[in-house]
Amino acid sequence: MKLGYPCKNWSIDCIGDKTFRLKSYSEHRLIDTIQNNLECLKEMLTFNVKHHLLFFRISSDIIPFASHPINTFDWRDYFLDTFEDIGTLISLNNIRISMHPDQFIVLNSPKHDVVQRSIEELRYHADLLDLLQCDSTAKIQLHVGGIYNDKQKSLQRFIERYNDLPNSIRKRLVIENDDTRYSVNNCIHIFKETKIPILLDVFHHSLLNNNESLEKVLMETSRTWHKKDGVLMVDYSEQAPGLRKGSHTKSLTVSKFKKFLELSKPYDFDIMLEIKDKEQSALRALNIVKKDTRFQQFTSE
DNA sequence: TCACGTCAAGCAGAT
DNA sequence: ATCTGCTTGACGTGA
Repeated sequence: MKLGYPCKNWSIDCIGDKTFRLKSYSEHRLIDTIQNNLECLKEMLTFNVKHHLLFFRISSDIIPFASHPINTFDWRDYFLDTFEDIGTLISLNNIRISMHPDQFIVLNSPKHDVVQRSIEELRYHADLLDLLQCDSTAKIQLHVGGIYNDKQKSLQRFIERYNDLPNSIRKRLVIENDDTRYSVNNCIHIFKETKIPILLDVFHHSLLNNNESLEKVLMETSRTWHKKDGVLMVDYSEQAPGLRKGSHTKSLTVSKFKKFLELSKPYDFDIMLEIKDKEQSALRALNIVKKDTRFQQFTSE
């Protein structure tokens, strides 16, 4: 069991997902920004290793306009050494990596151009993880997509599109249950047709489910991850008090988190804490996870 | 220095 | 019809 937080660290004086407007695009600006982002990524990973936070989500913004036609710069080659350097840090410390392409990436859209752009963006994500020389346990997590007034057809479209993807993307892609459209059950249906691993978002599951217990979905989703995929990835968040349903909380509630660890006892997985204060909550959670036998097993390896 | 309109991209529920 | 959230505010013009 490893623990982590997504994309950003507020404790260190370094922003790893800087970007800029399309209007101010220049190759110089691009190189500067990527340089900064990669330096910050390394700093965040170093911080994480020091604090035993060995699961990290790399921001999709690390390479601005990565799949946009305006970007014809060969950043893959230009930053090859830096990628290798960070990759070494990742592999030496056995850091688990994930990425989460944003909401514009929709594989099951009926619009051809949306799908094409989505595939290009997924290609960028896969390339980046390849350049960092991450093994196949580093994953790209995606939601199933839209409903388009016909859920069955839309599920089917996802399956077909997934099966047509190049292997470089397929080996890293996993699907995540969301809070309004596709539940764990729907993801299982896709798994049966594609063998794509399912990342369990426990907060989303609490908002959209078919009355399955947490234990049941932990069991079902765990089984979709094979040795080459690593252990199940879990996204963990809590409802923000007072805000609308689905809003992520600012800070971890220790008692709720303890309860989750207790309920999930029979299963091993890596936890991504989607909590707004990032590493602060992750460090608090770590104090709890450290006492867990699943975590002990990992550190004694 | 700061306020605030806007930002590559999709979708659906809420208002 | 328009706004908001998503994983999340940051960019950048204008005063």
